[in-house]
Amino acid sequence: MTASSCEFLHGLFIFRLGMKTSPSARDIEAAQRVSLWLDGHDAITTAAEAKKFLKSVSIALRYGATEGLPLASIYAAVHVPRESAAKNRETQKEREQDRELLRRAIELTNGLMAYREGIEINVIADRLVLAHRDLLPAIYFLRRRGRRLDDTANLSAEAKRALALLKQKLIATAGEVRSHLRLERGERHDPVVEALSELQREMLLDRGPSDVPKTGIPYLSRDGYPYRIFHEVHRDLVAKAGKLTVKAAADLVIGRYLKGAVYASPRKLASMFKLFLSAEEIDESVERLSAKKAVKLDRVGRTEVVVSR
DNA sequence: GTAGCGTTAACTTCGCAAAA
DNA sequence: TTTTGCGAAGTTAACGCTAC
Repeated sequence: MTASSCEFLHGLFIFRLGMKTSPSARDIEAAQRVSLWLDGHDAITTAAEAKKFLKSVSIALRYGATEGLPLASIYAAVHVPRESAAKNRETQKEREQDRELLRRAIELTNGLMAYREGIEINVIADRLVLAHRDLLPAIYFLRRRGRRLDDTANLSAEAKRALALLKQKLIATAGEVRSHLRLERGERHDPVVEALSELQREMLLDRGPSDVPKTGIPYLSRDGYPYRIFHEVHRDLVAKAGKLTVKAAADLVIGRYLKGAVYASPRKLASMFKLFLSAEEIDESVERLSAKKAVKLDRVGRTEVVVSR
């Protein structure tokens, strides 16, 4: 499909959604998949295309898309699904192709992170996502809510120790943190991974781009993933966050997300953004966006949804 | 031979809320 | 009251290579 035919298709869907009658579930789901680049686009192959993709969807899963989670996915954007495809009937060649595409997705992701076009975060939908730099100050502001950077009262003991180490070293991998803090992995859980995830969730740590092995599993970097102090790496974005209000930040996040996703139920919005927005704040944001005619409330079948206009 | 590297998909179970 | 759908939480297997 060419770029122009894709834009035409997207425009057609948006036109249909603008009709007075409520959209059918099939129409609106198809519009969402096109808008999230899950359908109707050529596979992205270059850094420029990856940049355009992230700008257009604002938030993208680092890895595969999941049924029921209305988010774009970098892996899906580089990977046009095959027609055949029962997982257990894949050929060796198809498996190799898939691995190559995963490698390309990770390389493009690393490029976006290296140029700080996208920042990896783990505060949306319980998944690792890349947020576009335009959206990052709002997410940072809503997640931190003015807490001081030295306010570690709510952190676990392991996270406090890991943060202290990172402040000293400025950059470290999970393996380095493990050996410095002498925290052994348990059979069921890894205290270092948990502590680093906790710090990333608090937006105190940033995980940067890593090398992609030429052979083997692309996301298993030989040298580990580099963890850095968030506000040191992203000083400009943190400064921008300081100038926001809750209302402005919430409207930016909800508005930009819906522009990419076309629609979502309030319940889904609350579930995806629960780490930095309450259900009430989301409702209020939807009201404001609705008053500005940026979104409208509608129904798809029995479900109430917020639709981007 | 084994641990370490990082993450996902798939699955199960349970609970809750909305609609019929 | 029952049915249905959704979300949350937890578990497990899988992946390929390297260093010890």
